[in-house]
Parts: sequence; structure tokens; C-alpha cells
Amino acid sequence: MKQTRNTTAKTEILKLISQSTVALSHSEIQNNLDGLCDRVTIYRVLDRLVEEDLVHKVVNIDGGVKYASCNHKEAVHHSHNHIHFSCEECHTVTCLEDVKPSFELPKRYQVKEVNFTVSGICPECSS
Amino acid sequence: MKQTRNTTAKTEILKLISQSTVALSHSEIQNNLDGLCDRVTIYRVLDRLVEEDLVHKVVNIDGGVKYASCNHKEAVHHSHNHIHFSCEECHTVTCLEDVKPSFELPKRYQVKEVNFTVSGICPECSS
DNA sequence: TTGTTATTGCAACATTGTTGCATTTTATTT
DNA sequence: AAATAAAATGCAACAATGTTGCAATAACAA
Repeated sequence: MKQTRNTTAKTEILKLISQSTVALSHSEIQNNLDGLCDRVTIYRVLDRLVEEDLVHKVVNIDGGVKYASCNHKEAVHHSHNHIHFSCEECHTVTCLEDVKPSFELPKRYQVKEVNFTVSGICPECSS
Repeated sequence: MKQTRNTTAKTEILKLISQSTVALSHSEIQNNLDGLCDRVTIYRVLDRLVEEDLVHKVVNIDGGVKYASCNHKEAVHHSHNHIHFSCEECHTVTCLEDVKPSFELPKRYQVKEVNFTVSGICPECSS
């Protein structure tokens, strides 16, 4: 496997994502970093973080891509089989790690990844 | 409510999507139409078809947006609460209308839409 | 400290989606 | 059948998002 190195860009981006309660988009990350590194670098760092399983990629119903930290609850290789909630009001995407959907596919389908996004109004916005 | 009219563009696009066994992207539709209408028109027709509930929008794990026909099994207003399978080999997206996922959100969340995409290897490609 | 190579920055490009506006087309009304 | 209102289209221009090649830089193992 290819070596990977720790750089300020990677560290800062991972910190940002980890400290956020909601999933962040590329542009949100870029704004937060305030010129620390190039736009392209952010794309590449995000790819690496996903590759290394430190972060997961969430695709919104409108097609927007966001990134959220992985809370490794499972021991070795955690599954990303959980729900993301996307608020139509404030446009935040939240990981609901504890809600596990159940479903049953015809067995000829080999499942490798799961992406379950529910959209509507989040608790913050519905009050 | 705003009136809606039948045009060749709309008819052809809906026919394309209906006759396809897999979900189609904007560019795939554009290629198939072979210059029948403008790129922008396709976007607008697709929006209308989704609006009118004749077609549904599927967002892939890689962020790509595709469109699939709605098979109105339910009487009045069918739910789009079903699974889409995205094959990593042939990049086709298939609607598995019959597979209904079950899940339970904290009740403060108001659900309006659901998008459940599973990716892996489809039966065609795994043989 | 040095050498290898992963990582970055920059520039250029590709893809996807949106908006404004003048023109055309649909379908209703006269 | 002609007139009409507004829905739909085409075009041009723009915005956002993502990708690639390549030379320069930085991380880290020896």
C-alpha cells in the first residue's frame, strides 16, 4: 500500500471535520481554512481521508457532496451503514450513527457500500 | 397551480426514461436525444417531470444525479421510499421498487423525502 | 543531513447546473 | 379559424464543482 504523510493541510481539515457536529462541504471547508492551502489540495486531502477511512462522504438529495467524521465505534472496520439527515431549512447534514436501517436485497446483489439520506426538517428548525 | 403543456421534448424525454431499465443521467439523455432540443431544456423538462411526480431523481454515491421512471403502484400518491442499487462495475443505477427499508428516527425529525442507495456489484456483472 | 517520493500550488480544463431574455409554441378563448 | 395568454424553448453568459499535468516543495526514513 502507498505511504501516506501527515501535513498541515490534512491535519487541519481533519480537525475541522471532526469538531463539526454536521457534515461539511468542500466550499465550507475552504472558507474555514481561510487560504491555508489550495482548493485542489482540499479535494485531494478529502479523497485521502475517505480512502483512509477517517472521514466519510455524504451525498445529499440535491446532489451536494459533504464530509463527516467517522466515529469508530466498531473495533476494526466500522460500517458506514447509517442514516444521514438533511435539513431542508438550514441545509445541514447530520449523521445519525445510532439509527441503523434494515433492508433485504435479492441475494444476487453484492453490497459494498450504503448511503441512506433522509431529508425533512431537523429538530432545531421545527421549533 | 401552474399549467403544464405537452411538448415533443417532454414526451421524448419521458419515453426515454420510461423505456430504460436503469436510471439515466442528464448527459445520457442528451446523447440519446441527439440534438432534439437544447441542454438547458433537458434540465428544465427533468425538473418538471420530477415536480409532476412522473420521474424520480436518484443521487449516486459519487454525487452523480440520475433519473428513473416512477412505477405508480400505489393509488394516489406513491412514496419514493425504496432502494436504488448502483453497480460499481457498469455504473448503472437500478430501482428496486420492492425492497422497502425500515428505520426509526428520533421523533423530533420530520421526514419528507428518503434516498436510499446501495452500491456494489449487480447480478449482471457478478457472473 | 541526504535522498526518495508523497504532497502541494498553479494553471488550465471539463462537467454540471443556473439565469435572463427574446422568440416560439401550446392550448384555450373568441 | 384567428386571436390570445402564458408555458416552453434556444441562446448566451455565467457559476459552481471537480479533474489533470507538471514543476516545486515538504515529510520522513535511512
